[in-house]
Amino acid sequence: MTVTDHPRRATGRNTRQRCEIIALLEETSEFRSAQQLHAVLRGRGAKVGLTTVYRTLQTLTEAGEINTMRLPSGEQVFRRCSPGHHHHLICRDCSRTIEVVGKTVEAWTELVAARHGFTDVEHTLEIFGVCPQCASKRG
Amino acid sequence: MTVTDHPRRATGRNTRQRCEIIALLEETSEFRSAQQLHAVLRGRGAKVGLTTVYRTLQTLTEAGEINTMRLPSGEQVFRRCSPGHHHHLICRDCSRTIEVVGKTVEAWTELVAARHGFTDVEHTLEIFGVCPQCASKRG
DNA sequence: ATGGATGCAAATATTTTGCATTTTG
DNA sequence: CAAAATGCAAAATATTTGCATCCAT
Repeated sequence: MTVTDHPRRATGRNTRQRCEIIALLEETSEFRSAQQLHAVLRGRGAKVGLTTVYRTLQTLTEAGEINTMRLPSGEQVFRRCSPGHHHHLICRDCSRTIEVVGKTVEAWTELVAARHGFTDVEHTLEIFGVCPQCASKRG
Repeated sequence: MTVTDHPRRATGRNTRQRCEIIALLEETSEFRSAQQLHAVLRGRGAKVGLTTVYRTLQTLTEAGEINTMRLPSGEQVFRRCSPGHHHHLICRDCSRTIEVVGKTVEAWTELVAARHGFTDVEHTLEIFGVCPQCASKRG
C-alpha cells in the first residue's frame, strides 16, 4: 500500500508574503532561483523581501513541499513538487527540454545506494544532447 | 577499436604553481574544492595564490584533464579524471564519495535520447545520501 | 623579448544572519 | 499577547576580474 498524495503539511503562518511565494511556485513546475522568484514578485508589485523568499524556500524545502537542485553555475533552484519524479532531456543548442521518467534508473540508484548502506537517497540525472531540429539546421 | 588512454594535452606553461597543483590532483582521485586544494598547498609551504588555483582548475577542466561537479552546498569540486565514465554516490554529511559504474543507466539514457532523436548525448548522474558512518553518528 | 601566468586587491554573486519591527493566530 | 515572520543592512561564502609584475619559452 502506497500513499501517493502529499498531505500539504503545515509550514507555519499564512502571511501575505508566504502565500504569494507559494502561489507563484504553483504557477509552473519549472525550476527557478530565489532571485528569479523575487524579481517576478517585485515586478508584480508584491512587497516581499529577498530574505523572506530565501527563508520561505528553505522552510518549504525542509517540509518537503518543494524540490531543489543546483545548476552547474552553482545557483540553487526550486520548483513545486510535481507528482512523480522525472528527469530532463535537454537540447544543448536551443535548450528545449523534455521530461522523461525512468523506473530503470530509479531502481538502479536505489540498488546502488543500498548496496553501500546509504540512506536518505536522492539523485539528479540530466541528459544533454542535440535535438533533431537543431541537428538538421547544422547540416 | 577503442583508445582508452588520454593523451595528456598541453595545458599551457609549466609554471611551478601549475605543476604543484597538478601534482596535488594526481595524489588522489577524490573530489576537492579550490579552497581545499589551496589550503593543502599553503600548508605544505607552496607559495600559490588562490586565484591561480581557481584559474588553473578552470583551464584543466576546459582541457578535459579534470572532472568537476557541484556539491549540494554549492561548492564546486574537482578531481583528476579517472579512466572510464562513471557516477558518484556522495555522502551529504561527510562528502565521502564512491564511484559507481552503471551499464543500466548508460543504456537507458542512450535509449531515451535516441527515442527523441537526440544526438551527441551526454549525461550527468549523481546520487546523494547519508553514508553508514554518518548515519550511525546521528542515532 | 614577449605573451602567458601570477597574485594581490577589489568586485561579483549568492546566500545567511542579527536585530528591530510588524503581524498572525 | 506571544511567538513567529518580515525586511533591512551587514556578514559570510564562493568565485571572478583588473592590472601591474613576473617568468617560461
